[in-house]
Amino acid sequence: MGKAESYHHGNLRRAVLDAALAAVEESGPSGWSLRELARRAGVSHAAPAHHFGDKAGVLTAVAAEGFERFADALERAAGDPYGSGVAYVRFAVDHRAYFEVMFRPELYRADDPELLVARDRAGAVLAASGRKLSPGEGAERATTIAAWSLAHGFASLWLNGALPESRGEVDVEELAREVLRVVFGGAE
Amino acid sequence: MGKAESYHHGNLRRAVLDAALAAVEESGPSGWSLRELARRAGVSHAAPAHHFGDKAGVLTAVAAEGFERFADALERAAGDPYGSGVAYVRFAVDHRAYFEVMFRPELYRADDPELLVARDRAGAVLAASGRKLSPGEGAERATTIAAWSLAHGFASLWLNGALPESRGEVDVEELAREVLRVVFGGAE
DNA sequence: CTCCAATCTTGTCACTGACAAGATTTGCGC
DNA sequence: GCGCAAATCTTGTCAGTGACAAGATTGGAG
Repeated sequence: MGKAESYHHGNLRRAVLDAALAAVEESGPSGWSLRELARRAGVSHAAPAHHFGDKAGVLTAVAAEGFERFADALERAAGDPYGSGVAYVRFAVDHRAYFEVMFRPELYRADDPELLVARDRAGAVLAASGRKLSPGEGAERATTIAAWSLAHGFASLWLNGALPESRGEVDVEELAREVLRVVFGGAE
Repeated sequence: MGKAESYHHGNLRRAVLDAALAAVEESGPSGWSLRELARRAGVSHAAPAHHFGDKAGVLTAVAAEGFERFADALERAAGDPYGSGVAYVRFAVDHRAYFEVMFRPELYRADDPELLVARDRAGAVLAASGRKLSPGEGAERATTIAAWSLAHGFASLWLNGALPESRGEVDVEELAREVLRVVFGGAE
């Protein structure tokens, strides 16, 4: 209170972003309205537009922030290609809202500069991991894509409930490790 | 003409489905309205509701039809696990609209009986391919999930433009084969 | 203290999904 | 052929939405 009835919110941008993340988590990237975010943040229906322009603007900000955290997570696991795969899946599951927006470019402005920086940073880490994983020269590109596809596919299938295992009591990370091991040898 | 001004459309259900597929292809599973489909089909704004109930009903029908065609495509390639992976990617690229709806259960009624039949049929073919691919016993489950994840991830990344290659003149199928080969040995 | 710019509100418009009620047509029993 | 029930499509309506315009409030630089 005290702040509760002030005209200016104080940190509306963050409040809207957090509301958006919660909404995406609950009902997907399209299951909510800008006006609902405004209500959650306790402001008028047009307030969010000032900070983000429109709905795509909100999702652009979500995607940009997501790619930054994603790049951070991947960098933390860099050096160990195997661990990078696990980190990829971990991020998708732990930050589902970010992940579900990031890889759906039709929802946001894919040419946003800030977003591009973070996205390329994540891409660079992935490429480095792929290089370490590659059995021989010349196969680096294919190996990188394969590792990326494997992690991305597993995460996607898990998130959308396509894997029967995601309905049970199986631990995601354990299953992810098992799947990665089956493909990329016994690399620890 | 002749039929052009009749009160009854004649085959509205199919017309709406085709309009939906075209709309998904153009602007994603959320980039269109029911009323737009009605306009494309040349009927009143409430006509589609009679056949599908609501928007989720339309997408349920799209997903069900998609899983049927998907299962057909996979069955055609069954026997050859390697070819199954290629068929998976081929289907995603050639029938992008179906694919983009099928693996987004929050868009439709995932408990639709007709849909479940087709989905399980596709799942059975995938499981069979996984079994043939498995190096040893006990790893069947992980191998199946790995192969599925690889194909699904590659298709998803390709479709949403995350792979730099999807911007150039690279042939999808060729790249998919290369990626599959790098993972599952030289299996022809 | 003043005034400017950032922030937020109010008001509005066309569009949408969903539903209700009515009009038209088809086809089936006979 | 005939009548009638059911299927098909239309018209009308309502709250909710995204986007925009114009105005109110506030904090802060000078």
